[in-house]
Parts: sequence; structure tokens; C-alpha cells
Amino acid sequence: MNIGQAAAASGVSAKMLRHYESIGLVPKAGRTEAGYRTYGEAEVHTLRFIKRARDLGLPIERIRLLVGLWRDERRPSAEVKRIAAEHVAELRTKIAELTGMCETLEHLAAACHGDHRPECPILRDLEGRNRTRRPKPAAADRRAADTAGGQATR
Amino acid sequence: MNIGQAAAASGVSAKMLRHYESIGLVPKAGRTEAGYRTYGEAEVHTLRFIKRARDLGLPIERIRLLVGLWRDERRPSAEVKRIAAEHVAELRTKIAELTGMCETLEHLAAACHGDHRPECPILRDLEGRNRTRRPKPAAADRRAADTAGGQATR
DNA sequence: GCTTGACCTTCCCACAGTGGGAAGCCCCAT
DNA sequence: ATGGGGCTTCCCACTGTGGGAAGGTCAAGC
Repeated sequence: MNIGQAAAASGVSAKMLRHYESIGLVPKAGRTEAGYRTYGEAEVHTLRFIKRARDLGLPIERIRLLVGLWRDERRPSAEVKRIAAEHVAELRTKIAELTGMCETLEHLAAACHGDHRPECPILRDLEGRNRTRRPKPAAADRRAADTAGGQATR
Repeated sequence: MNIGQAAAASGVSAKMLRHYESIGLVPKAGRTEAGYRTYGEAEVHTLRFIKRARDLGLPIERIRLLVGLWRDERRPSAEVKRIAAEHVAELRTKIAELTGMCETLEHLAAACHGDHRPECPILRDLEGRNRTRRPKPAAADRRAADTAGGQATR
């Protein structure tokens, strides 16, 4: 198989395939005399593994670990489970974050009449006037916001 | 105010502030004779608007539109609402996607005994043997799939 | 054989957003 | 005047994926 066929067989694009090789996620493919990469069933098998892991949102570095464990006949399943659990935790965090954003925005949009008039609760909220709510749970970083209230003309 | 103070007052980092200026999201700041950027209340106000919009996950280009509408005293609120609705739709799509991944992975992890033995349903699934389930919703279309909440018993 | 078109090669660029850091100038307090 | 911290610009990194150019190759049609 050449790279195009391997790509079609695995679901990983040829472009990504070369990329994965370049970062060492998959070993360097063999080459024909003309320089074309060649792939066999084993390589495609690995690529499919990677593809599925990517479909689950696993980042490359974690996939690298998983592939290593996968190849290791004596791996402890606890290792695999730990990696999966870490990813689940991150997914949950992300989901919660997005859900919060989504709810806030839905709320604001629901309050907006959405017609030709300029009055708009969404803009009002973003502006800071009339903040309807907005708990803003994650990633606290706002510091010294009050200095704006003063002059600070230096 | 110099850039550091404006950053502290707005919650936008100085680095990002320069970046926003460079991409034209905010107008070029005034400069002192020495070349330092100067900011006033109005600029900080705008920056806070941008910060809040970013906190809601809005991408820069959409924020650009919102800022334009915000400045436009005669904007139709429908425009603002439309932009918000688009973003909500994208958030929902993303949430559904992540939720699917999360459920699959939780499922697999739950089936993994997680001890010293190499047997592992997670790897088995990724490998393609013994696919427990995995509907693979593929492309982003199913809105509000999160509310459906597929239970474990599929 | 020779042309043609599809495919391969490498290499660079782009995206979104944010941070890190270097080299060099500026400001203020000591 | 000196030192430390803030400012300036510029480049690089990250995550993953794609686009595209310039050039070599393979296979099929004539």
C-alpha cells in the first residue's frame, strides 16, 4: 500500500500520516526505490487505533502512551485506565465550561427581543452594565479591576 | 494608563492587548513620546467588553462584529441575537461531541478492571476488536444531543 | 515510445489564541 | 547614576489539520 491507500484504509489523511511519522507517533514507513512510503496491514492497524483514539478526543501525547501500552503485552490495565480517566476528567471540565457559556448566552439571547431596535440585553451584559447574572466559576484571573474606577492618570 | 495598567484594569493580558491591536480588533492605542501605549477609560471599557465576550467563548471574528454593533447606536438587536444564536449552536454542537466522547470513554473505563493484568477493554475497543458500542455521530449536526442523554444501557 | 493525469515527495504557510522569552529602551526611586 | 521593573518589537511554541507549490513517479491510453 502506498500512503493514499493506507490513508483510505485507516481513515487518517495522508497529510496527517506523514505528520504522525514526523513526530514519531508511528515508526518511519518503509520506502520503495522511488521514495514512496509503503504500508502493510500492521501499519494500517496501528493507524486505525490512532484514528479511533483521536475520535475520542485523546491528544497525541496520550495516544503515544496508549500505543506504547497497546504494544506492551505485559501492560497493567490500570495504566490504560488511568490515562482514560485523566482524559475523561478533562472532557468533563471542558464540557462544564462550555455548558456554562452556553447557558449564559442562551439566557441573554432569550432576553433579547431581536428586532430592529438597538436595545439589547446581550450587549448590555457584555458591556458590564446590568449584569443579569454570570457566576463565572472557572479560571479566576481578574485582578485589580477597580483601578479603572479611579483616575490612574499617572 | 500604560499597557500594564490597562491590562490589569480590563483583565486582558498586555500580550493579548498588543495582539488585539495588531489584528485590528481594537484601534491603535495612542503613544507617549517614548513610544509607550496609552489607554483611557474608553479603551478599558472596550477591552472589558472583549474580555467578557471571550469568556463566553466567542471567537475573535464574532467579537469584532459585536463590537461594531455595540458602537452602532442604531444597530438592530436582531443582529446581535443572531450572532449569539450562532455561537450557542456551535457550543451545543461542541458539547454534544465532547459528551459523546466522554460517555464512550467512561463506559470503556468502567469495564476495565484496572489492575496489573494486561487485559483491557479500552485497548480492545481502540484496536477495533470487540467494539462494545460507539455510534460515532460523526459530523456536527445533532443539536441538543446532550439533553437526550443516552443512558448506559444501549 | 510518449503523453497525460493521478499520485507521490518535501517544504512552507495558515488557522485561533495564548504564552514565553530575548534584546533593547524608558521611567522612577533611591 | 544606578538598579529594577515596565515598556517596545520580534520570533517561537503549542494543537492538529489543511492548502498549496515545485518537482518526481507510476500506470494507462494512443
